Amino acid sequence: MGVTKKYLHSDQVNQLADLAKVLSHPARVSILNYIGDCDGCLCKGISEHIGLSQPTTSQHLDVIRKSGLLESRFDGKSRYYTLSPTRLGELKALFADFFEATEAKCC
Amino acid sequence: MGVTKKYLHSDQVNQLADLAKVLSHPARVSILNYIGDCDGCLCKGISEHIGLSQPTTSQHLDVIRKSGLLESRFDGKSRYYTLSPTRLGELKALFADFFEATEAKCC
DNA sequence: TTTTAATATCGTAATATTGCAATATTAAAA
DNA sequence: TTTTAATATTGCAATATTACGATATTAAAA
Repeated sequence: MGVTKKYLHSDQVNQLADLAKVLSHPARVSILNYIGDCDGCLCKGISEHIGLSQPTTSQHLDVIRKSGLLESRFDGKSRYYTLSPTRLGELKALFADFFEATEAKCC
Repeated sequence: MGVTKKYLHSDQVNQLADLAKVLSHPARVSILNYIGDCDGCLCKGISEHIGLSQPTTSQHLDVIRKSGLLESRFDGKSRYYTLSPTRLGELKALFADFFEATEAKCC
């Protein structure tokens, strides 16, 4: 076969893995860093900053957007991306919970 | 094309992405949960617990091992896996730093 | 209306990941 | 020594990911 067997695992486990997948590509980590810095970024600006093409950057933005981490506003032809503080806090808590629960068991 | 262009990104960013990749498959999250629980697990036991074959489980263990999160001791034919508390603490700190730095910028 | 500029989508090639059967390896037990 | 049992490795098929050129879409500007 060759497909992840998600049905074997709990929703909680699948949720954490899905969010980790968003962070599992360095371009997406760089994009998150950059959007945090610039407070309203354009796809073109991100593309030029990280050194990937506009279509590739747009695809990575789509992956991040689907995790709920991005907010955007349109201004004419431009789409300004910002981070969602609420969602960012949720992810922070989910990862912290995972590590703390794991530490509590093993240490 | 089709290969991650790691050279575009800083070591720090690549490091976080590599660690996130370890957590980006639900089987590996389940394995980490289970090893935390049992304090000395066998590949066979893990395989039966999560419902994947022994070879597939062994491959996932290899991915986790390469991140430094596993310690193991051999006892005859058996290999008992435990979590590395030190490495677990490092990962916890790296993810916490990422989220806190990102929050500090955006919020 | 035509042009321009920003973004998204499509199509495709290269590569990576996932999973398992078959097999190899290893060390204890018979 | 042969058998048994646990784990690792190999080989392969199915699928997913990454990247970009070409193109479509969209809305402002000329």
